[in-house]
Amino acid sequence: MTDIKIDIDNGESAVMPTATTVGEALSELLSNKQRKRTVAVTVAGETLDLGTPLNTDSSLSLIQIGSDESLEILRHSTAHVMAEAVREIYGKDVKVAIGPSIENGFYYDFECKEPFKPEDFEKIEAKMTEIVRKALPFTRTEMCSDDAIKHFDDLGENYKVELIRDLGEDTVSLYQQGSFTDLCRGPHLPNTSWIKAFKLQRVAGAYWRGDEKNAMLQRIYGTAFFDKKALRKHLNTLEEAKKRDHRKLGKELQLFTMQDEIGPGLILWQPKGALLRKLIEDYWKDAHYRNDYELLYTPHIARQDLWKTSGHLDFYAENMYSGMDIDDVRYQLKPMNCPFHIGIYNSNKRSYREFPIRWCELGTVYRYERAGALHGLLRVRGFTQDDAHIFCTPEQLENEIFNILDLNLEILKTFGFDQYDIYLSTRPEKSVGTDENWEQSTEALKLALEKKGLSFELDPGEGVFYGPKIDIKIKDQLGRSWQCSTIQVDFNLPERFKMSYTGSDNKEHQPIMIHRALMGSLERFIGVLIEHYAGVFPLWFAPVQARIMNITDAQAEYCEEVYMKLRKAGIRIEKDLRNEKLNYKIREAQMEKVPYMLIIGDKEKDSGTVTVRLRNGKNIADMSIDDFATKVADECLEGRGI
RNA sequence: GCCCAUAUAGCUCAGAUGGUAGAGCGCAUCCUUGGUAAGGAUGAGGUCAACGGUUCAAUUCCGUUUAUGGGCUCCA
Repeated sequence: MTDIKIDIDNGESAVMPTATTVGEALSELLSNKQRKRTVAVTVAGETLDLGTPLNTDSSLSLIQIGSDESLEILRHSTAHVMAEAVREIYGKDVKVAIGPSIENGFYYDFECKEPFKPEDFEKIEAKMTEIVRKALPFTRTEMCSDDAIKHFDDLGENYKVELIRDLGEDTVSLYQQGSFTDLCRGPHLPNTSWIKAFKLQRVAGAYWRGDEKNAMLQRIYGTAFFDKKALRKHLNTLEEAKKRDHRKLGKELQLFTMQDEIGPGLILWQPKGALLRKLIEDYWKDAHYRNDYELLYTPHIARQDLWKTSGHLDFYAENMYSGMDIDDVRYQLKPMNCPFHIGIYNSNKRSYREFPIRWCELGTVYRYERAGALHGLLRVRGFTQDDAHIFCTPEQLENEIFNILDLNLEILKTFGFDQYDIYLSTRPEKSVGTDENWEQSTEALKLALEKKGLSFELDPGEGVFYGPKIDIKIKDQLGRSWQCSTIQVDFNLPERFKMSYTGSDNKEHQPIMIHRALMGSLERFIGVLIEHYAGVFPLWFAPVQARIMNITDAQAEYCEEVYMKLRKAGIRIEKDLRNEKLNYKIREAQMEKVPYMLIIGDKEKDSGTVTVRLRNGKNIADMSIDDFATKVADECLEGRGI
């Protein structure tokens, strides 16, 4: 038997016999403490569990508790334990389908006669705890596919059989712990006792392999951690997220509402929400003016012929509402603004000297969304995109993308988002446009991202059929991701609408068209903003900036005076002159998250000042009314990044 | 669209083996004039989501519809 050399990424190395397992090697090379933290290793890019024998010289990278990979392995193993528990409890009444780890947890899909109820969780969790306590090892075996198919077929596990058939491999790997064996690539924990903290969270229907033509399975979601504290922290974050839910806060703060009589997915903006939206729109228009855009307004409906020309009736019909007849001509609601902007483009003959043309519009569109997809402000049927279209020459493309990214990040930063994930999506299988077009534009997007110093992930084949795109997912204060910004190059519409410009060579050329939305839609963006700030909006776009409250009726007149003065100064001010105690008024304003409370008693009345109370409970000593107005105005400018 | 759950006062929620309902907050009126997170009293608010069925009787049981929530799928 020959020996092999094993080294690990902390510098230790040893020569050991062939077929030494990873775990044995680690026992040799690591301190007890380190070993107990090591969940698995990577060797030459492959993740191996501790039971894997090593047959050649190997360099091991440790996957230790605390890393994302370690959590993935833990959760995957916990999914297996849950499947074992479910099988133990329900026996042949359930079939197992598939159970991976996902962001923040894991799930396992089951086919069963009776859907699971949250009450069943206790039973399953108790069984899981039993399995964990037994410290059952996860053991891996390789089996030829035919044998594996027979094995699962005998058990009646037709989903596993289908998976193995589709894999089309000669051999597959199986993992067993206790009474449960699963088709699985691994890796897994050494044994079940490594699972220190887990919780089953909810049950939901899910199609087998995500295809709605397939059977509906029962999916149980759960999560797991290496210690109870981390689990508790995670559950707290979920609680916090619940408190920040924009649907809840939207109701409490009276920002928006939806009603059965009006229809699902249609938003009614209440006065405070409408004001919030107006402030955001004003900022947006201003930022676009500063960045050399021009503002457009376009109608909400157009002749059906327009949507034939644009191709929307061919490839977007299922998202469009049925038409209406006006004077015997068919019209349809717009699902997009682009054809209208193109109409304006085509209203004149264009020269390269006008380029780049940057046109923006807060364009309200209507799209059919499946009933089950609707969600608060985040997914609605009528919404306003912060849309813009840029028309330019191929040479200008990279610079225009750079400018868009610049404006995009500026706007996101102004609203308190400075963490994001960026994706560059390339040509899909079904697409229009020449190879040259695709290559040049994809390259331009890439160069612009690099020039801006932004790291991004490539999303191969995920572009839209008409061109490559950049998507930006912003991260909120709880670390959750939201897709808002999108920047897309379009080779399709310029062709369909026969757009052209006269170049310096006095010949006609087709312009490059860029679609982009930075906030995505005002509805979604405001929904995300509500959750990001938990309703505690920065002064510059808080719908109410200050509320005046008197201590007794004796100051009512002076309060009215202050109120009018500040209102005229442009401060978004309210007054609370009710016959209530100060405590009561403060509590109410605090719960409504009003940034400044102006408290007025005899003292202030006599000196012609106001006492300012902040949302954090602190006071600013008396200040004059003018000083307060200046302070608010200054803070707003600062907030808007001007 | 599909699976599961839910729908009671403006809001948050109780409620009865089937006999037309209650609390707190909010709202109105009155007392109270109180300096930094809820002073007190009285009162007005409900076709118990809609429609149909079973029943002497349905808010309660059954069915359908609508909406909402958790997911699948899709997306700004």
